Amino acid sequence: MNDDLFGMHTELCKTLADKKRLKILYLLGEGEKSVSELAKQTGLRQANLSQHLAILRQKEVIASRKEGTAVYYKIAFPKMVRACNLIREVLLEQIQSRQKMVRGGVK
Amino acid sequence: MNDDLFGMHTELCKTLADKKRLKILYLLGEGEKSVSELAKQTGLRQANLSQHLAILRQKEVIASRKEGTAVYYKIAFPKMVRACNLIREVLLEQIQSRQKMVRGGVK
DNA sequence: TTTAAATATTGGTATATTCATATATTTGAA
DNA sequence: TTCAAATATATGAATATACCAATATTTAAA
Repeated sequence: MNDDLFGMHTELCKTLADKKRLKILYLLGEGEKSVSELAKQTGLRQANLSQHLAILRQKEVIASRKEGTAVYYKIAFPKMVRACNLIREVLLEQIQSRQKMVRGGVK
Repeated sequence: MNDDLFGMHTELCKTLADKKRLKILYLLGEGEKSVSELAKQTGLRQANLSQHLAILRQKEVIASRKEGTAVYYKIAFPKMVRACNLIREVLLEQIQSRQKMVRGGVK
């Protein structure tokens, strides 16, 4: 649908822009896990989890491997987790700077 | 609305998950710019640009400064641009790995 | 071969997001 | 003061996204 880099970049960002998918990403950051492990750890309904995994898989954020009746997922590009961590650091910086504003009585 | 870290993290990610906002972010990565400069460089309609700037400002991704009738915007936390760059690097890795798959005739 | 377990997909609905048009606000100049 | 320029905001319509319930698929075991 989008063959320009900016469009693809946006699509990749959209993949991260969901609370449940972020959670899944961080869980897989701990290592490869099966869908049922993820189901337990996220508390998501089976179908919903599968839907989010499909989105992450389509955007090649995660990769799957089948073993018997189970499917194992893992992070496809570790750099993606690092990007998420950077964003989280920004969040923490924002929170810190807000606290400073309050303590310092700025504006 | 969201006071949990994961929720705030998601909200911050959502801010990046739009083509026009990403473009704005990268333009501001070059340095502080006025709204009219951004209007020229993005080609967006005035109102729409203002809407996107408002979203970026509310999420504290950019910061504004008023000078006469003009408003100047700049990146609030440079780390955010670095995060975007990492995501872009992932995108490039994905494209590369797809090319290898084709050349190598893998699956 | 059926059956059950694990996972994926489909279709419909509810919610969220984006964009445009129109209007409001602010500020400097005439 | 009025006026015009620059920017922001409100409202509604179109589109996209997420979720659920139901169903399909795959695989191993009975």
